Amino acid sequence: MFLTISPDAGGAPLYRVAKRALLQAIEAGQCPLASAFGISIGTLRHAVDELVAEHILVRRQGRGTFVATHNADRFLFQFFHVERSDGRREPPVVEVLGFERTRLDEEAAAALRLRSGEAAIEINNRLSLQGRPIVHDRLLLPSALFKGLTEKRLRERPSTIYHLYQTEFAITVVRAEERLRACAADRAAARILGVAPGAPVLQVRRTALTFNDKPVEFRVSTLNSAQHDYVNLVSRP
Amino acid sequence: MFLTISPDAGGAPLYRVAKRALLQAIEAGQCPLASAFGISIGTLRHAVDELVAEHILVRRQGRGTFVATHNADRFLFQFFHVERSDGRREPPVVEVLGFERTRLDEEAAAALRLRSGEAAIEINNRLSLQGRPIVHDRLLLPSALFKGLTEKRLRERPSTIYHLYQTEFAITVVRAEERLRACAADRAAARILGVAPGAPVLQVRRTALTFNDKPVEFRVSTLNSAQHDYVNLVSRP
DNA sequence: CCCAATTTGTTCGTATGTATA
DNA sequence: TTATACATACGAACAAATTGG
Repeated sequence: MFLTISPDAGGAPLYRVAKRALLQAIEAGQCPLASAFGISIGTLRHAVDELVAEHILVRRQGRGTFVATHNADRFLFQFFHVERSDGRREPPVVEVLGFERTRLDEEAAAALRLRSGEAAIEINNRLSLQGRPIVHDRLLLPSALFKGLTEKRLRERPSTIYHLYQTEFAITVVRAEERLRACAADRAAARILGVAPGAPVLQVRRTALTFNDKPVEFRVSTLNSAQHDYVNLVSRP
Repeated sequence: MFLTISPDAGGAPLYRVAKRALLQAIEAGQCPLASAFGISIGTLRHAVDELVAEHILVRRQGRGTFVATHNADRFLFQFFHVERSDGRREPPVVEVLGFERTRLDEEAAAALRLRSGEAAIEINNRLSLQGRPIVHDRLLLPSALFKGLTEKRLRERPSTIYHLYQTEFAITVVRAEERLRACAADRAAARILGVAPGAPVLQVRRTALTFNDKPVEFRVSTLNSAQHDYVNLVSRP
């Protein structure tokens, strides 16, 4: 793939123009980043540096620069924030409880910047740690972005859900906004998590974003925080 | 202040050695970063780049590079994660409820990497948003690090608490670990926040760290999340 | 096993523009 | 207006890791 960078586009510095071009190339499809543009290597490095800092690209010495893949490691360190209260981390065991076609409610539509009532896919998962159910996830995906997603493909995915988005639907989740609150477990959550109805549980509303801050997934996670915490490392290097 | 950087120290790249030297210079006391070390400008820039990315330094074009100060803005965007559910942010109004000398309990001692029973200062604050009490903070500070801190100095501080640490005790908070869980409001929290005892509230345990990951403060925040959320922007650029 | 090609990692340098005091 | 310091853009050279022959 070959691109040329115009020296200036709207007052933005050249390395940012290069960054945007890279993002568009990445969006269009995975491509090794060998091709030098019409700019200096140092300037290109600056652009790539920023994308690496944002975990969108990864560099491997001697191999090349690649679009970061959503493997289990990345999921764990970047997007999965549940940890045992004693500080140990482990990957969750995910169990698909439900897969159905539905329509967006008001809240999900607002988060996804779509109209209420649009076609969507609802997925319900249960996540277990140390063999015990800890999290209930309710995901809402715009049908328009996930054409051809079936329960079978979801169940048979070899890795994380975000890896499925990336490989099967060319959607790379690069950022998320999570909003947390405490509430009382309703009957459904109590049943799924095995807690008493009314017990305090942590609710996490996540809007997952791809390039250009486009929302692609809204999920509500309900967490039994009796033995586990939601962990946020503020300003980690 | 003049420092020289040895070309190699334990296999670390030069710009990381420079970064450590900068951190030590910063720890020792605020110093404008005009003096070039014995290294290339580009390498020094690389070191400073990383510290800027970690919000430890700030660069202002035409003025210089400075240690980031804990003003209200920085507090709001970096360390205060409570937001109205409609997405609006505002600085909290802080009210000192209590200031007393105490001893570290097991949990605080573990977080601060000190021995249980060590002398400490306990501060209780109430934070209000839109004139209504939303958060109760219980802070534990090792007395050894905050010699000379009095209730009067705390009450009369002109800015944030972290600004007080920084200016009066030469302690700059650069990172934090926050662990969240949902629990039922106890009698004290219910009274302070004006909620029913047993109502679900969000508990945030924060360990604040200075350079070299040294813990300097442990706090438990109890948040009434009926109208407010704890917000985490995952991988913001 | 060794060698060459490729790619990133690190270090060094120059030049010009821009914002601030 | 001048001096300072950061922002941007360019380029060269070598080291280190990986891959393929």
